[in-house]
This record gives sequence, structure tokens and C-alpha cells, in this order.
Amino acid sequence: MSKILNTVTIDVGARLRSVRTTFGVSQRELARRAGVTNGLISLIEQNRVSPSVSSLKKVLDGVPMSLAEFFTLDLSATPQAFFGIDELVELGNPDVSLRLVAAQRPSRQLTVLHERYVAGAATGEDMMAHRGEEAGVVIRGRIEVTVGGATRVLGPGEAYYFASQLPHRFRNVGRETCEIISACTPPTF
Amino acid sequence: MSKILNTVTIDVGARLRSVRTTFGVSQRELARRAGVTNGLISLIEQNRVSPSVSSLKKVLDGVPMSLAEFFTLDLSATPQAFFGIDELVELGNPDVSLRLVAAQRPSRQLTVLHERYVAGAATGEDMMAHRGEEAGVVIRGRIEVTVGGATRVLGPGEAYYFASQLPHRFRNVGRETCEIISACTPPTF
DNA sequence: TGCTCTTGTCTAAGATCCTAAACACCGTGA
DNA sequence: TCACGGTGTTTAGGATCTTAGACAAGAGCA
Repeated sequence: MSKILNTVTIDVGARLRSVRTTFGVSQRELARRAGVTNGLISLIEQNRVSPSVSSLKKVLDGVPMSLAEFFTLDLSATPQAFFGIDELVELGNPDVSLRLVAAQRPSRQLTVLHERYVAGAATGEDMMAHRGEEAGVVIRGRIEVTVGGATRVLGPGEAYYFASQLPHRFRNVGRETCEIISACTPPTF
Repeated sequence: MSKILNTVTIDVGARLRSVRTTFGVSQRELARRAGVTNGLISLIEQNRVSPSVSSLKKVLDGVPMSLAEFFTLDLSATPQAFFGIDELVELGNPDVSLRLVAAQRPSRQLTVLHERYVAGAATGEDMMAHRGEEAGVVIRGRIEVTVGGATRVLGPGEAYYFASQLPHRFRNVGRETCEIISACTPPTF
């Protein structure tokens, strides 16, 4: 009776094999460093077992690589690297323009936006809250940023950084259009 | 004979409990969504077992959250959110200024920099290559960007996005200072 | 050819994970 | 007071992971 492979679309085996060969070590050498057996590494790489987190941690310690890095790996080839102004994808509205870098890219780890708020514009009545972290630098104009109860007006060259779980809101309280370059991870768009 | 807990400094249990309570679901509800038993979730949260990757994946699918996000979680409280111009930490040199947002933050997921290249400045003779992804938007001046063999000159409003493993290099080929807001993950500073 | 060293794979047996079911606790309401 | 529905915990046993060791295939060398 043949086993049903537990591939679960993560393919731990392929990732591990990729990492191991990239670092140029054999199954036995990695096993020795990690304090496990070479057979286990063979089975993991074939997806014949789904290793426990503690085993996988031990194995990766031998490389070394963190679990976070391991699961964040992108196994695909690399696509378009440069983007002209009209290749940024517009996601916002006339008042709040959000122009996304590398929107076409399949599995981004990073969202970088060129944001423009016309005078008086804001990110809506409700506070936003989602996973991840975000940061940005004001390059023109002035904007009021509210994060988890705290509010501050930021001008050109000033910056913010916060965990996105905190409720947050942006509002252009100046007279001119405000521009921000922002980044967040993991990508929300 | 009492068991030795396999904590391995990751504390999967605390992470899972934190995630579950943040999303406001009970062990039984999460178990139902994930297709596992509530007992397993209890055992994992107490670090009485080190779950297999496939089990942990199933559990996180019920939240939902990816394994990469899970292992990248920061369990600490949230610190300073706003940064004045002189609170950005200078990391570069007179020719290439790199001003880092939230440098003080212990475990950032994101590096955001305000970069300034004086006319003729570049990021050194050798190409750089490290893990992760990086992206940026030019806000003033013109810069020549080389990524894995390809070269392009970018001006204000134009952008780049690439995997950091690719050898890359920046060079200001214009006459005025060039400014860029850039982001990369995982953080390299 | 024959020996040696390396590689990755396979297979019992032991260790650990995971399930099913029961348990104890707490708050609510009849 | 008792039942009820909710919470998280515990435990025996079946399922799966992990080990120890054997196996086969390839490369280098005498």
C-alpha cells in the first residue's frame, strides 16, 4: 500500500535540498552538524516524512539558516528589476494615489508604494489594521499619522515605522499635496 | 521519568498561543478549522510536543497565517513609531549617505533607508549580493542601477525591485545629488 | 579488476507525534 | 442546585517521525 505524500504545497523537501546543495554539503555532513541521521535528511528531502519543527530547526542550524528564512525562500527565477513611472500600478483613488512597485511579481516579500495625498485627503474614516510591519519617509508636504492612539504630523525627511496590527490612519493636514515612499512586509497588495 | 522539553529557543507554543488569542479564537474553533484536534493545539501551546511541519501548517491555515510569517513574528511590545529627521541613523559615508528608519528597533522585518548619492558616488567597486529582496523609488536626481548583468539609469519617480542574491551596484551618473527611498527585507542592517 | 571512499536510499525498531475521549474548571440561567 | 455550554488539560493507543545500520551505485586509483 503506497503512502500518500504530504506535499501540502510547501515542498519542504525541495527547499531543504535546494538549501543544502547551495551550501555545498552532503546529507551525511549536514546530518553530522545537525545531530541527526543522514537517513532522516534523505527522507525529508524526498517528502517521505514531514519533519517536526524541532528536527527541521536542528537541520537548518547546521547550514545555518533560520526557520523564518527557510519558509521565506523563493525558489523561482528572477524577473523584471526596473520600473518606469508608468509601469508602477495605480491602486488608489484620485485623492489618495498609491503607486505600487513590482505589482506583477508573483511572490513579493515587500510592498513599496509611491503615495500621494491631495490636501485634506485621508485613508478613510476607520482605522486600518492588518498583519506585518510598515515604514515610510515623507518626501514632500505634511501628513498627520495616527498609530495606536499616538498622533504626529510629519514633514519632508521625517519617517515612521510601526507594526501594522496597530490601528493606523493617514491624513494630509497641509495645503499642498503630500508624497510618501512607503514599504511594508509581508505584502498586503 | 519527566520529559525534557524541546524548547530550542523558538517557543512555538508561545507563538501559537499569541497568534490564536490575537485572532480571538478558541483551541477548539481553531482545531475545527485546521482539521486537527483541540488536544493537539493544547499540547503544542504548552511545548509538550514539537509539531510536524505539516501539522503546524494545517493549524496556521486556520488563522490564516503562513509558516514564514509565523516564524518571523516579533513577540515583543511596540516601541517608537515616529522619527524626526535627526532620529534617522546615518550608516553611510560622506559620498553615500544612508539614513536608517527605526534603527533602534530590536527585531525589524524591514529596512527603510533615505539614501543620498553625491555626483559620481557609487556603492563600491565590487557588486553586492546578500539574501532577501529590495526595492526603491528615486525621488531626485538620476542613478545608474546594475542588477545581475542588466543596467539602467533611473530618474525621479522610477523604481527598482530585485532579489538581493543578484549582484547589484548603484552609481550616480548625473551632476546633482541623487536621493532614493529604499526598502529591503529581511533587514541587512 | 578490485579496493576504497563517497554519495543517496531503504528498512526494522524505537521514540515521538497526534487523536479520541474523558476530565476539571468556570459562568449563566432555569 | 443542577444542567448546560463554554474554556483548556490530560491520557491511552494508533499513526508517524526518527534512528541505526545495511544496501546499491558511482568515482578515483592501483
